[in-house]
Amino acid sequence: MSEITEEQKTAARFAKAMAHPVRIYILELLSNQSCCYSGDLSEVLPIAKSTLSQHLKELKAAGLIQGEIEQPRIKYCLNKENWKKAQKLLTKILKM
Amino acid sequence: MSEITEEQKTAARFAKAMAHPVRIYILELLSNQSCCYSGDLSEVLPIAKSTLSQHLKELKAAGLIQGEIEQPRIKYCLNKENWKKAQKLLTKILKM
DNA sequence: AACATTGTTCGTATTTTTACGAATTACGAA
DNA sequence: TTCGTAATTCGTAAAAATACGAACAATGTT
Repeated sequence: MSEITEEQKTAARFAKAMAHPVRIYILELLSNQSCCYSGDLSEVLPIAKSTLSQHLKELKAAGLIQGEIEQPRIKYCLNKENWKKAQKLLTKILKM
Repeated sequence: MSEITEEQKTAARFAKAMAHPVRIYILELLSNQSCCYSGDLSEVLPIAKSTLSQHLKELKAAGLIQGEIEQPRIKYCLNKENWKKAQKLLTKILKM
C-alpha cells in the first residue's frame, strides 16, 4: 500500500498549478519573456484583478513564480530552480 | 481581451488530469508498462475501489487513457495519440 | 495632508473535486 | 439459475477551486 512516491506527489502539485488556462497563459508568457507585471496581465486577461491575484498567489505557492517589488509595481518572473524541477519531473512522466 | 488560446485551454485540461498523485501514479505506470488492470491498481493504492474508478474515469474523460474489455477485467492503456498531444503541448510550455 | 496607482486581502457564492460505502451491472462458472 | 468476480455507478459529505466586488494597504505625487 501507499505506493505513491514523494516525486509523484510533487509532480502532481506542479501539474495542479498548471491546471488552469490563465495560469498556463502566465507561465507561457514568463517562459518566453523573462518577466511581466500584474497590470499588464490584468489589461489582457478577461478576469477581475482579484481573481488574477489569486492565480498569481497559487503559482507562487507552488513555487513556479516569484515576485519582486519594483515600486509601484511587482515584477513577476519564473522561479527558475523550481521551474527546472517541474520540467524534469513532468517531462520524465510525459516521455513515453 | 480573451487572450487565451485553445492550445492553452487544452494544455490546462491535460495538466488538470495530471493534478493528482494517484493519476500521476497511473500514468507513470502506463508509460512504463503498456497496460494494467484496475484490480492491480486497487491492490496497491490506498484508496477505495470506487475512488479509483473515478480517477480512471477522469483520465479517460481527458483522453489520456483508454479501457478495453477483456473479460472479466478491463485492460487500461495510454491513449497514445492524446498522450503525444499532451507531451507536445506541455513540454512546449515547460521548455524554457 | 489628500490623492492616485498598484495590488492584495476579505467576504461570499457557486462549482468542482475528492472520497467513501452500498447498490448495481455484466458475465462466466458451478 | 444461482454464485462469484470485476468494476462501475449512485448517493452523499466534506473540502478545495474559481470568481466577483468592496475594502484595504503601501507608496509615490501634487
